[in-house]
Amino acid sequence: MRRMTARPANAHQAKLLKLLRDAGPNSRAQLGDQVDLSRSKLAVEVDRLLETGLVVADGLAASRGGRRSHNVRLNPELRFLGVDIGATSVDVAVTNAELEVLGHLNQPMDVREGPVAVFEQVLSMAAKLRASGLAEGFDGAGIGVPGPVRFPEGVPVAPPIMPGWDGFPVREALSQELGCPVMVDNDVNLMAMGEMHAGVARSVGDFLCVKIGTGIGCGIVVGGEVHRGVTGSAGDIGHIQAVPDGRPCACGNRGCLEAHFSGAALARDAVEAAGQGLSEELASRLAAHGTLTAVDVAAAAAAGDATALDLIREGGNRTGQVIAGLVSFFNPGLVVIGGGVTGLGHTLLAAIRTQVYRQSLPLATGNLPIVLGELGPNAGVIGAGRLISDHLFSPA
Amino acid sequence: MRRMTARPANAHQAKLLKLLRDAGPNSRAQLGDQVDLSRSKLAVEVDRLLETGLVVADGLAASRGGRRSHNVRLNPELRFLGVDIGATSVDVAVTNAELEVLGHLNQPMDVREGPVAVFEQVLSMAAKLRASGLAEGFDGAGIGVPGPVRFPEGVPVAPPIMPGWDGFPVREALSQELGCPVMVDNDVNLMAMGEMHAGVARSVGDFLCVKIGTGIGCGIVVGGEVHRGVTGSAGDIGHIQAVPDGRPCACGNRGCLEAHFSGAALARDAVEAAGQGLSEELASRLAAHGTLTAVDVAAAAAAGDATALDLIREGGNRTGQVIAGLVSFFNPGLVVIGGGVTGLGHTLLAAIRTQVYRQSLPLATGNLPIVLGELGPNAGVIGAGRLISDHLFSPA
DNA sequence: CTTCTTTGTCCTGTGAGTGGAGAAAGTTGT
DNA sequence: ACAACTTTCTCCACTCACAGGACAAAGAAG
Repeated sequence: MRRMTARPANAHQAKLLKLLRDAGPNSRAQLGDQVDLSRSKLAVEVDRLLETGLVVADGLAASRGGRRSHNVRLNPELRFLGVDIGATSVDVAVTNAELEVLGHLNQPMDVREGPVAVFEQVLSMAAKLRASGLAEGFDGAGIGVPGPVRFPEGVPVAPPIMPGWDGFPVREALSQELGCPVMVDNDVNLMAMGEMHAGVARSVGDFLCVKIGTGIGCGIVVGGEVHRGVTGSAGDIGHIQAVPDGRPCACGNRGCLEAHFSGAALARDAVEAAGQGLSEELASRLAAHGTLTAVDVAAAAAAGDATALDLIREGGNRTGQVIAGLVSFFNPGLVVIGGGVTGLGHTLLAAIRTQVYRQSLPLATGNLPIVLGELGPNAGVIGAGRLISDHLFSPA
Repeated sequence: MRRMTARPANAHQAKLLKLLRDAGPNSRAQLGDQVDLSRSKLAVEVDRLLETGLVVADGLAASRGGRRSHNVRLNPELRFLGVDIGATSVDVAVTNAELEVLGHLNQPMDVREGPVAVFEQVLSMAAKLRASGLAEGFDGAGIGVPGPVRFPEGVPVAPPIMPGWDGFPVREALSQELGCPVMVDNDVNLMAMGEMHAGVARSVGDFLCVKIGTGIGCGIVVGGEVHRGVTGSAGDIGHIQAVPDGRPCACGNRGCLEAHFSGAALARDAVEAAGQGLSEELASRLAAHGTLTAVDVAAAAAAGDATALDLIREGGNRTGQVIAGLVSFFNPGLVVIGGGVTGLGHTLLAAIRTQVYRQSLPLATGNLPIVLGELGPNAGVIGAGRLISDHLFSPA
């Protein structure tokens, strides 16, 4: 099959495409209600989109008391590839143009192996998805990496946890390999876009999305747009000081949030607690696996282990303190907590909420939901699809 | 004189008006270079603006190698009133449409006296400026208040330091008194807009503007627009925890930044230090005035008093720590320090810089200027003019 | 005084977009 | 079964924004 290459010719078409992406199949009449165009003009633009192949007819809708409408929808054969590179694993998924996940693979991987090795794995996963019949090719790809990105060029810059990637032309390389347009962003930003598109942050314009995984980051959405900062490092809250003269951090400072709470820190603490004989639960798990991860702590906590619960609570308190500061500063309409540690669930959430509601001003917290992300591992790849579709569905 | 009431009829006219405001008198040819319109269309729109009276002819410009151009400029008789209400004083100024300050008054005042008393004073100051011949009336007014504002309505909400103002319809009341359109905003946001318009932040899209006066606040500018947050309390950084289990704060928590460093806290510390005999300089000033303010500390520091310098340095360190967190989070292109304590000058600035450059990631600080505001007391009133002119120079 | 440059005006053609008429395709009531 | 009303979609004529070129005005340079 030949891949689609057309792009919207003007702002109207771009708006229509995004509408069809976000709201699914629609009739011309329904579209007209949402784009502020006369019916005639709208019909012309829809017809042109049909000509390009980006949009196809989708049969008749049920009557609403009169003539039945002819639905149109985004071409169901369009395929986007979403790639979410984490510190210790990769997610690769295929979506259609409405960003529904058609297939999803996850594999462990160490990002420190460098871009060449990682790309080899990503491409083989993508090939596997293609081979399973989900896609014959890709019309675009979005990719998230766990570090700052110079967004316009799609190049990681000075990423602390993935040194080999500094300056590697991710966008260009992947675009060449896949033969389609590619956009690159920070993984946390993609999670925020995912939750905005299809998760808890639907219809929220200004929100924060805190991702607690191997590290800690925060996606910042202002007026529906991701704020990336002047050097692409906005949201890098892992190295905000949470504990004066606290633990030494890999960054060279002391007391960074990430040194006190993150997937990595939590695992370290758990091993230590097990070694000190504070928790039989953790000790037995350590003996069984030879090591501990955040998943073990979550399981121990679920089993009622007091030490595990304490570790989670203390981490949540630290994180909550930092988030409280961000809430005072940014005054968001929603705070989403996501990432690998969401398995820690409501113990974590309760600790964070307590700190934020206690420390931030009532005006900022009065009507502020603090919730877990609802997309789990899909958030990143859906966000990736959103990223590339935002790009492709803009006038060339 | 009859006041102007016209508004731009379309986006082109709005853009032209803002261009003339920001760049001063201009010829049609120069305008054409900046607005991406054909010469004919541009001439039409300029002519229409001339008809409204918002814009007037301004003679011939020098030749640039050919026919001399006919300059146009904003009507020089337009007058904006800028009002900056602080905790302990009011600034009232008159500007022309190019936001040049034509006259400026400052008077001590206690905002806690409530809106009625304060407005009486503001109106008498405005009357004085009118009486001195600077204006025959006002075409618009901007007003800043030291607390959160529900921006669309122009109403303060839950302002901690000005309880009597909660819900008072500032915009409506002032508009009725002055007989012209009024816009209301937080004073810190106005300072940010002022520095953006005519100060150190010219041509910077994303920056933070930290105002340290009686309290501490932070203006947040994203893509040239002020970010106010969902409830208008964005930038309220005075109650971010700077010292765990630190001093009690009026807000009920402990260790808030504002409790440890602000005009008020600094004065308190200075009195205490003088009482403990730590500084002869401060003690003699205390004896002379009966009280101390940030100005006294600044003077003592300038005279080399070690205690005063220590107070400033410690406050700067606290502030710098908080700003470091905000820099990591927001990744701005510039940080402006302003407000009453800028008199503390480079001692303060050095302390802040040290903390930020040490604690934030190199990628975020690598090319980050941290500078004092350059407009001083004019920042707020110029920002107020910018606010109302942005409003009036938008299509109705 | 000629030639070149810049500025500003006039005029016409083009294409985007609106709004209404009317056809097509339904539903509901009698 | 037929009339009356709704909703959807198409077609067409008209308006208006805008571009782009021709041209006039005004000055500089030789």
